[in-house]
Amino acid sequence: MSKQELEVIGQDAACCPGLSAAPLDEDQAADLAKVFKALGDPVRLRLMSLIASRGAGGEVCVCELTPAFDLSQPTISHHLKLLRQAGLIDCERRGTWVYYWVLPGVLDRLAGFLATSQTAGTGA
Amino acid sequence: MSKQELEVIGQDAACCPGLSAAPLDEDQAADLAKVFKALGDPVRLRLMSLIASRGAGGEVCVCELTPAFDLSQPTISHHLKLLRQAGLIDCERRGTWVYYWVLPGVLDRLAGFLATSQTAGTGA
DNA sequence: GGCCTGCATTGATGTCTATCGATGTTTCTT
DNA sequence: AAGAAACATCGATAGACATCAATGCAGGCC
Repeated sequence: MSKQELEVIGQDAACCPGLSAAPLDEDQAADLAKVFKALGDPVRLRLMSLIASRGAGGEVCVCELTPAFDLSQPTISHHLKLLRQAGLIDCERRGTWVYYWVLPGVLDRLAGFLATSQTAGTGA
Repeated sequence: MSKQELEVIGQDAACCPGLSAAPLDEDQAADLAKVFKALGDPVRLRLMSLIASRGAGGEVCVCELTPAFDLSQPTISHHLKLLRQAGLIDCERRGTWVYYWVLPGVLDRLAGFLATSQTAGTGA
């Protein structure tokens, strides 16, 4: 699987001070907007939810995701690719099937970025 | 000012169980996607940041927002409208000027929706 | 090898969206 | 009332995006 994810909400570096902390500069805004744009589609949001509801370390086979939508298989594959490029999920092929999972900590870091009280650590 | 905001991340009703709690149904996903889509643009994200960094109850005049971008005044007005329709901000005219503010609790509720640990109450 | 299954990629198409100039609306000032 | 200033709305346009059918590719099975 290709390696072309963002590192915005990336790892530990905390991406940025938080939406309410200080005005974002153009670069920060551009990077973060990609992540929110990825979540800004009903299909992708449901995909994220389907994957994330498996819990930390949980995985979902594409063969379980595709039939959950009234959409063609290429379309689902396209949305999964966008979520992956946004740095939200990753995948691995095992035999015939491909499994997706939510990159650890990403959602909590995003939440910390949005929260006004700024109390979101690394999440561990 | 017109009243056409969403009520997704609305008030107290907590919108939904959380992204990782259970798979979202189509309606929840459609409503929430509108909010994330509103944040999925660099200009709107910077606008939100400019407004939100004023703190709770803080306001910003459009006349301060527009010159912060290399964009025409109608374009900024358009983005502000989208943010308002997404239920993220509201505005009020006072004299010649129009002031925008972040709707109270919206960002924290969004953060609570994204967080995997689910520890975001009503905020207040 | 040959075939089938699961998923990704490609190419095409209709729809949405970001942006602008022009114009309308509201308010203040004189 | 007339003019100016601050925003919003309108109409047009170029670029982006969601979607599909067709095809490609990898892995399991006979």
